[in-house]
Amino acid sequence: MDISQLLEGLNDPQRQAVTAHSGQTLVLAGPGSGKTRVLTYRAAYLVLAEGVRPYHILAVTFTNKAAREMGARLEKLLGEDDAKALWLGTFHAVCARLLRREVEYLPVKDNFVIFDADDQDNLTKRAIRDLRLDEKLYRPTAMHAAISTAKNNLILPKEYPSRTYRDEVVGRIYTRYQDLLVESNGVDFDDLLLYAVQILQDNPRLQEKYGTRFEQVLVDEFQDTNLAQYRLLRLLTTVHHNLFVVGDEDQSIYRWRGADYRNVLRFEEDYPRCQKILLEQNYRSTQTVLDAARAVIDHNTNRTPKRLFSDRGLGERITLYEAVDDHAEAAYVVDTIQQQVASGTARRADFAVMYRTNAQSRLLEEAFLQAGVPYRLVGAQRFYGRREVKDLIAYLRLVQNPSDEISLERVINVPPRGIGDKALVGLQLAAQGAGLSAGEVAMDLGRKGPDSTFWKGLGGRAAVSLADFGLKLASWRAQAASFSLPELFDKIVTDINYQPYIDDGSDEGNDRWGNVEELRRLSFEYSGVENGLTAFLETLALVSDQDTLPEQADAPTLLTLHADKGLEFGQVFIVGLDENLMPHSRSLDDPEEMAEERRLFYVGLTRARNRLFLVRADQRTTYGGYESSISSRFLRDIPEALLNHISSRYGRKSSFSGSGRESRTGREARKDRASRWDGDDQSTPSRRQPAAYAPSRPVTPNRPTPAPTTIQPRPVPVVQKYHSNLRVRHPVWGEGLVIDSRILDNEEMVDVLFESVGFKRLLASLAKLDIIN
DNA sequence: GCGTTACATATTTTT
DNA sequence: TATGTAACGC
Repeated sequence: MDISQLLEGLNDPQRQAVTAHSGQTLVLAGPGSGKTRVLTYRAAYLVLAEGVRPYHILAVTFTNKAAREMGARLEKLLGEDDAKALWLGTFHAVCARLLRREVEYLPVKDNFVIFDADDQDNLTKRAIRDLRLDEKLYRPTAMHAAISTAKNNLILPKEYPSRTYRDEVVGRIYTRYQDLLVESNGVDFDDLLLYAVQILQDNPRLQEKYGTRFEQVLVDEFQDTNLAQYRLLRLLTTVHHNLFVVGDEDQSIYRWRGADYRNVLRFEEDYPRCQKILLEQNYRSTQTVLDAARAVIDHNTNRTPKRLFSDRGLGERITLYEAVDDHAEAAYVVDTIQQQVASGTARRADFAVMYRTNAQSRLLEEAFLQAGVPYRLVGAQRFYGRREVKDLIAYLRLVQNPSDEISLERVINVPPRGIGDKALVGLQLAAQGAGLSAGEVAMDLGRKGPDSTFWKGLGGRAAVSLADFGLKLASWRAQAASFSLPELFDKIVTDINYQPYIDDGSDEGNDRWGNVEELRRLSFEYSGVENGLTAFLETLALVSDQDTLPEQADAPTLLTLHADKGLEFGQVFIVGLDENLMPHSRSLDDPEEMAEERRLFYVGLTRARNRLFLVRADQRTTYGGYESSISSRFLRDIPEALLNHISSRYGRKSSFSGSGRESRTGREARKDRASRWDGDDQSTPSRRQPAAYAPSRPVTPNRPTPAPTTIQPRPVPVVQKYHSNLRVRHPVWGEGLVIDSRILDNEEMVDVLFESVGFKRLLASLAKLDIIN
């Protein structure tokens, strides 16, 4: 690849960044300003123009997906061999790789496993129980959050401050947690970073080794680095001091994970001679989108103000839709998408629907499902969080590392084999006494039977069950080396007789088995690989939500505002723009948190290329009944001139709340709705797991084209002819889609979105609307 | 040891 | 809602 060719397509600041002289470079890149491109070209430039060997370059991205994309681009620019030689990955993946190589410096053995969020919570629980503390008072999630924060800030158990009694307790839990983790031969997410920093810090030789190796270090999403990551970067650049970082304070949204956007400022302080480059031209969005985004973000202080500009023209106004409730909100989203798809103005894949909390996806999913519109959902938990998947991964982890106490506890009695609490505690005590892990003791029982020194202490019945389990584990371990990964997988599944256990013949059972088969399929990718089991488990532990997106599916994407980082879509819906949701209630009393909510909204806004739909609802279902909600403060910051305001509400709040609707309790309303779903079983797709890394719930179009949406008439409270999702024809305005319908003062009011004139509110008794089948 | 039931209890974001 | 856990009966 020719260098001048490479640089040709860049604007001035971009080129300046790509060709910057060695040393430290800080690129502040607004959304859509070609940040990823700059990063990729920088790496290519270093190789092609500066003669740096790819082997000497380290590039760190925020997600595995970003890493893959960058890798693919580099392959095109440099060729496969050179692209593969580069170290490229997330902080966590890079650290895992480093720790595997330098395991001798760690307190764990080389077959260590990586503990995911779930394991961490379980481990925290155990630590709390071990210390006989009250779980109600010291909630495992909160305790773990504290531990995680400490680790991200490089605070070790013994250094944990004990200013208050509570801190002192947290410190004790942290200590116990870490002991348990090491005993389990495990490393948690945060340890990956912490250990990497520690061993580099403590071993000048290692520092020199990697410092020499990495002549050039490139970092993406720098605003979301935490202290451990920042320190790591410093440690890795002690020899060559070549650090090229790209970021944007305005897009820092991971504070709760320890990220500190002030690292951007710190960078300038720590490297006074650094070059600072601003990328302000936006190639993604219309000016309207940018103006709105800017109006929102300009309320934040402590930032380098940027004036984003676009030459894409003004574009369309932003639609602000205020729905009656969250069901109507979801219906509006689906209707709008369907309508545009039907009229050919957009493809399904052009759309994204974003929300603040995962819980919000449910109603949306139901609405999509009911309308027969396929969708793809970002969220790893959907597949990897499933019980059957976790079970089998736990078995694999035990094979890899029998000391893994958490996995052992998880599966020692799955499927039930007569090992209850008592037997388990007995086993653990025996293990403790012998200075072994429970898994090792079980294996000893299995191999030696009644001759085992542990046999007597456990009492006949329990010992038999434990020995049976231990024998299986021992045999898998013995075979692991000679078996391919899928063979091992099959052996385990057969030996434990797993299928009848999870597949009871029901639809759900079928799905569960489908997930097992999917996991098996994934294991094939590691069948020929050296240390396939290790690699497989590591990949599983480090997959991110974004990584689970099926690539090409013509379907709208549903995702949280956090997961949208780095992505872009033709048209973006942001739903739930209500106080307490966006901004989230947890952020109200902390200005820093509030600023972050604002950034989160800003990031969402700037994902849109062409159109933005901001959506909210007057009432929402919370975990009980209905609650009224009010408009998000962020909406007020967007100039009216940019907005096209649509509301499906009736009159002002006062008249609305006095209406007959109010007399219906939330419960009744929900029942009413529930019955709409009933009898519709046909259209509920079986939830079989689709393609690799695809989430399980999302029901991407693994089902053939959806059957035409059959709408059950709503159980009629009064006489109501229309309801949402119905297609209607008007003599003048033509075809449209009913968004909502209400009985008010014995009149039916219908909201219709017409293809010709857009939104109209009609009285059913007056308007001549025909229902189209 | 296992399965059922009632009850309470929580609800942000994720590498 | 939905998830986990404590208590109970087999």
